[in-house]
Amino acid sequence: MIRSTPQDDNSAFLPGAKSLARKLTRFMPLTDDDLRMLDTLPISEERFPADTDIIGEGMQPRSVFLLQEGMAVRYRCLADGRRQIMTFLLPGDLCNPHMFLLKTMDHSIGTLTPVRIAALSRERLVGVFATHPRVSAALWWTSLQEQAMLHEHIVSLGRRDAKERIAFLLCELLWRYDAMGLAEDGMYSLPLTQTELGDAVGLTPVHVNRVLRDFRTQGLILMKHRMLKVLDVEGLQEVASFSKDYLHFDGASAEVLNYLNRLEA
Amino acid sequence: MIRSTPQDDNSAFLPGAKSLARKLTRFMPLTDDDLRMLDTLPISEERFPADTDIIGEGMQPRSVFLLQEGMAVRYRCLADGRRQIMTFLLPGDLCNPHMFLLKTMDHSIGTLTPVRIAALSRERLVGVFATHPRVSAALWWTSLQEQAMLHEHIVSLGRRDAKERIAFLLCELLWRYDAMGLAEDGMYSLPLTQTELGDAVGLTPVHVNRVLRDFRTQGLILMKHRMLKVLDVEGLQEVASFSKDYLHFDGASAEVLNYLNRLEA
DNA sequence: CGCCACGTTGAATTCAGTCAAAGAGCGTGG
DNA sequence: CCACGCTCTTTGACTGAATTCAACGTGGCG
Repeated sequence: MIRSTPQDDNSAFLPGAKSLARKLTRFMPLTDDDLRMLDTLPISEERFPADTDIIGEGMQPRSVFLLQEGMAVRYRCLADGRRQIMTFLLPGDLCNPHMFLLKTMDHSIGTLTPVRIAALSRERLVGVFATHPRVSAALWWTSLQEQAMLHEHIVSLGRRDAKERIAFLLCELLWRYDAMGLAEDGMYSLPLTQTELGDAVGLTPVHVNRVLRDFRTQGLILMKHRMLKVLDVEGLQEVASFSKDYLHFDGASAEVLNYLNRLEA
Repeated sequence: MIRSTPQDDNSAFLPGAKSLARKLTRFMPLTDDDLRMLDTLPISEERFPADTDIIGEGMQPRSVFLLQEGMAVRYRCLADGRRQIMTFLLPGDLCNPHMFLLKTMDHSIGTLTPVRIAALSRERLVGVFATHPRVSAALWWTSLQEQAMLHEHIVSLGRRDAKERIAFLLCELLWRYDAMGLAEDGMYSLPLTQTELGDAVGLTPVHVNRVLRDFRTQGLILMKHRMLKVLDVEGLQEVASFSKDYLHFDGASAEVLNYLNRLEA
């Protein structure tokens, strides 16, 4: 059965900091103490409707927050209206561990769907870095992962053609959702208009449409009710020469794990 | 007078961690103690010739290092030889504070010129984060700045045309060099072939050539001996709608400075 | 001096953009 | 329940920015 977003079944509803915990454990196992600490971070919950700015360019960065439910994007607009989406924010994504150091936001964060976020205590977050090296390492890992995604995005826009770009994005989202347990059998929520997709991959909505049609007629994907089903994962990955190595779901190096374990003892 | 890189006058030769200190003080003033600490970080110095990989994709990340002199790039190659440069590394750039968490590099770092780097002690660096909140904040700031540059790079490749992209890059480099005291009167070292420039802005060398010619005939720039002189900074910035806000050279927010000062006392 | 990589220019090609119009889906309100 | 209006999707024809291919300059270095 297919549902439209926001999902109101509990598969996407992760109270406390569970979505963050889920994400961090993709990098390394966390102790019960680590998990308890994570659960003390959220201090309030906020909801935003779809197509709203959570925070806009030029504003002063407010609290660090965690996306719990829904989909959001980092984006920037040029003076003449051209728009570019830099990042997709999915449940479990932190935003932004140390942004508060800056005077003003250099980009906006906006919702694509209704969204639920948890504001995190800045003090306790700083405390985590001091007292929980394992969580701290996992948080750093998330920022490395984000950096790697930005790198790949640059490669896509700079050197990949339209089909490769779109296939690549769809693959990235598939594996990110999968890592959070939010993709089932190649299917996940994709609540984007073709204009928004174009704003992410640097193409016009018209061209996005044509590429998606080709993918559909080739039996690679199926789109319905703002859900995407990847029918042929291998095939789609091949179009984009996609390899999920850059997402670093393979965990921390043994050396780092040993080091952190020694600190524990 | 014009010199080719690497510069062997001492304007670009900053022993110890001076280049890092110079960069960090663009964000906030550092105490003598902070500076002394920074100077204890380098444990060895290495040199690489031009067009060499400092570390390649797939390798295990080694030590954290600081670029002291010369120019390097982060880049990725696709299977068929297409190449995309993600980042330019200039003197004072740190590379990469927490990359060692990962099992393998997802991109390469290569030199464009002969380069001098300082390997930093991982332990002391971790120590800095624990004991020197002010340096720690400044280091975080550098990673935010890098993230902002990646964002702008994505905007360029996704939504700016050829002239805008190239003008934007030249402006960014101008202000980055300027911040390090390595640009004088709009002139700085640009030891790139047009192919390499194209690999950064996602264009072919032929098209890069044509755009540069236009800029030259418009009296915007002048290139000679691998140096670039921006004759009309305003004009070049206008072509790209460039604003240097995103580089965040305006320092930390008063709130953060207060907070750090209170920690000090 | 001569090599070789890099820069420069022109002509033909192509991928993606633009413009325009028609169709589908969905919520609202009569 | 259907009609309306809105936004998003889809398709076709034409345009255009950037690529490709190919040739010729040029400047630095052994």
